[in-house]
Amino acid sequence: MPTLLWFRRDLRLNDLPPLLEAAADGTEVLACFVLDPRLETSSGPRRLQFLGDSLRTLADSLDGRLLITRGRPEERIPLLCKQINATDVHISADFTPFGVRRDAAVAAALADSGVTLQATGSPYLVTPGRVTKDDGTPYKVFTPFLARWRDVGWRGPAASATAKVNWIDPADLSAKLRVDAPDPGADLDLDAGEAAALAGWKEFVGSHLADYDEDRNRPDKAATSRMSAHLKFGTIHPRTMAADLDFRAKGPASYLRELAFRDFYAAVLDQWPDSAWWNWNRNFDAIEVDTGPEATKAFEAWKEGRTGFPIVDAGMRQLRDSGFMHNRVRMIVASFLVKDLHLPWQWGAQWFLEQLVDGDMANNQHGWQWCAGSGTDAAPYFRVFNPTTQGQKFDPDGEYIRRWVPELAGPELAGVDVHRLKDGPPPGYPEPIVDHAAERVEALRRYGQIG
DNA sequence: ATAAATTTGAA
DNA sequence: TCAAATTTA
Repeated sequence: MPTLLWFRRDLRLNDLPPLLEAAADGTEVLACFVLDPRLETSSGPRRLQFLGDSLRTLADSLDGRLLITRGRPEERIPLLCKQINATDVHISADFTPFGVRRDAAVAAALADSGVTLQATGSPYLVTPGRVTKDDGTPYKVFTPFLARWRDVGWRGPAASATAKVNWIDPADLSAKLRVDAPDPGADLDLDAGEAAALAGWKEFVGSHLADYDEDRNRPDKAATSRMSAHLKFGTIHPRTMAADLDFRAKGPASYLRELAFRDFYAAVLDQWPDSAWWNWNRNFDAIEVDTGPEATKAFEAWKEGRTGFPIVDAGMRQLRDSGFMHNRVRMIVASFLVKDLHLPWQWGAQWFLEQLVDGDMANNQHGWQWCAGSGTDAAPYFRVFNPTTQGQKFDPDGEYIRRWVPELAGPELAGVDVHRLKDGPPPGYPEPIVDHAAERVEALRRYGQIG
């Protein structure tokens, strides 16, 4: 009874125990990844590169016995089932609204075929929906969620891949079904694949975890784990990471809290799928946002890192030039878009999702809603980040700015001076596009109007 | 009740 | 050919 294993993302093989542990010896399994053509047009090149690289390493780990195919999953999967006479389809679980819709479409397409379909391999420590209050309702605030989340707990990582199944060689299938993993030729500052993820994690644990609580907000330091893209594409499992954390110490406890945030936002999206693109708090629908030609111009300056605010521009250029941005800087540039430029948070969220290699629907959208004040557990609306003092505080020597904004890397702007261009902008660097003090007042006025 | 890209389908 | 519907992040 052959099985079709559909990787919606590159989950670790040893995190697929439902299949690998329950399968009878010698079960024939075809591992496949269905590449939706539109995925290739709506993702930035670095995102696509990381996906392609991840797929190639997954294929390597399966000795090439991974079928990469193209088309709509609800069309491809039934076709593949016929090709190999599959009786079961296992899908790597996905809790995004898109994933849920896709599962339904595939299930509908398989309805009359007698093929069973099941989701497997939750990419979270605690699967969305499992952390609830005593009355069964979902948490809307992170801190109480965190306490209950710890109590629910999770199992350890699977010991090893029990590869007693026979992987079907895709070379035996029609050549028409096979395509290459995307390879747009983009430069990445992070290696894809399970081995690279694990090596990076061990390096972080050994060298930076102890200082994580203190240094995690410092974009000038290599103080964070850089696991976000690996978590997004499943090349590492949070269970593997959590097993290395001694929660009694400050650094590990602080890191675990971030993993809990990831689970929290996944649970929020699962509970309220519309919060991906609409205000979770619908009171915010009434807020006044700018959308005209002037707004488009400001949005372009923000995207290109030409706002005249050094920390904002450094972050936006890091994003565009590397596909990553330090989390503290994400908050600063988001606050700037929402509260200084008065643009809809969705504009920023979309740009992030497209450009970030780690762009994840739940984390990204709710992170933006947090900044906009419209989300669960949102930042108080009156908290308007001052981009200059944020920069001074978290990049005290200006090293981060000099790394990403070459116009500000000259010797005349030593150390912290790079945050306040008191002699005006150097050649090639723009004047500030807004007056922060004035826009802060304007933002408070708009927020005040919706009560 | 998003914005952008794409497909569908009515003229 | 163009507007409407669908799909996607």
